[in-house]
Amino acid sequence: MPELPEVQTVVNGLQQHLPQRQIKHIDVLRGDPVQPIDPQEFIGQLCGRTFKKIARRGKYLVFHLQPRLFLVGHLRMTGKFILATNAAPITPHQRVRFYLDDDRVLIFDDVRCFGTLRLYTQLAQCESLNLLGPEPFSSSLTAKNLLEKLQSSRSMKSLLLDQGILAGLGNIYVNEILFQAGVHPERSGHSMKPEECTRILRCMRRILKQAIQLNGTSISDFRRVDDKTGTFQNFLKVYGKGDQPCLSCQTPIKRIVQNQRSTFYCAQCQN
DNA sequence: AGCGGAACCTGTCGGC
DNA sequence: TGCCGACAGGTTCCGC
Repeated sequence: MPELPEVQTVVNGLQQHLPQRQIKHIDVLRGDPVQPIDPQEFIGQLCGRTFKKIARRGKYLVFHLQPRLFLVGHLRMTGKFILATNAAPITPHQRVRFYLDDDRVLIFDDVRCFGTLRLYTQLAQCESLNLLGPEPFSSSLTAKNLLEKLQSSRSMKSLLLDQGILAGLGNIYVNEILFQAGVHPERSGHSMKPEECTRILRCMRRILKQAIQLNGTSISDFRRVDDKTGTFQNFLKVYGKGDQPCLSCQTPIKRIVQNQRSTFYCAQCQN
């Protein structure tokens, strides 16, 4: 499910309600997300702590708790955080319920059980976060240093999906960015020209910003914390549009597979 | 180095 | 109707 705009949408929703809320008790309905630690230890560590703030890094959610502890979550494909009243029924894919001191419950729901919830006393201990490249909106990210990072024979599709190069892009947004920037997904990184990097950076920021404003893309099951859908799916230009005419030139959009993921592009507009 | 393939686990959809 | 394969927004590991 979630790429940067969807995770940001979830974080924005949680940030409105969680700060100052204390965790009263926790039910781990299925332990997969909290492994490798034992569910009882997970519960013991978190109960009684208070949420201070919720932030995003790449596709990770970072919950800051008081007394000092960090809960780092990743939604992978189908994870969701939902805020509900504590009488909300337990449905089949709920994994963890965090009962709060205001009669609400924060529910971590995950159909495919790929999502993760990890605890750290210091964020620097979280290796996954340490390996991430810069945020797309970071002011220190320029077309010039993006060009340097792309010096590789790998495809642009593969490079932009690499979280160590840029943090937060996934399959949908990489497809859209390459389309709007007019760059063919099979181009190698080291074939990029400076002006193409400039276009990629500009398109990336414009697309991500718009997607965040529209609360993300809900293709099958992404939901905001209040269970509403995002609306950016209505603005996708190539993702999922195989055989449909390109909006710019009417050429049918092609679908290929790269790194075992679907890539959609216009062979006419993307060179 | 980098790619393909498989794995993690479950659900949905289209075709026959 | 029912079964089967393909596919799904992510990440990681293994082998060539």
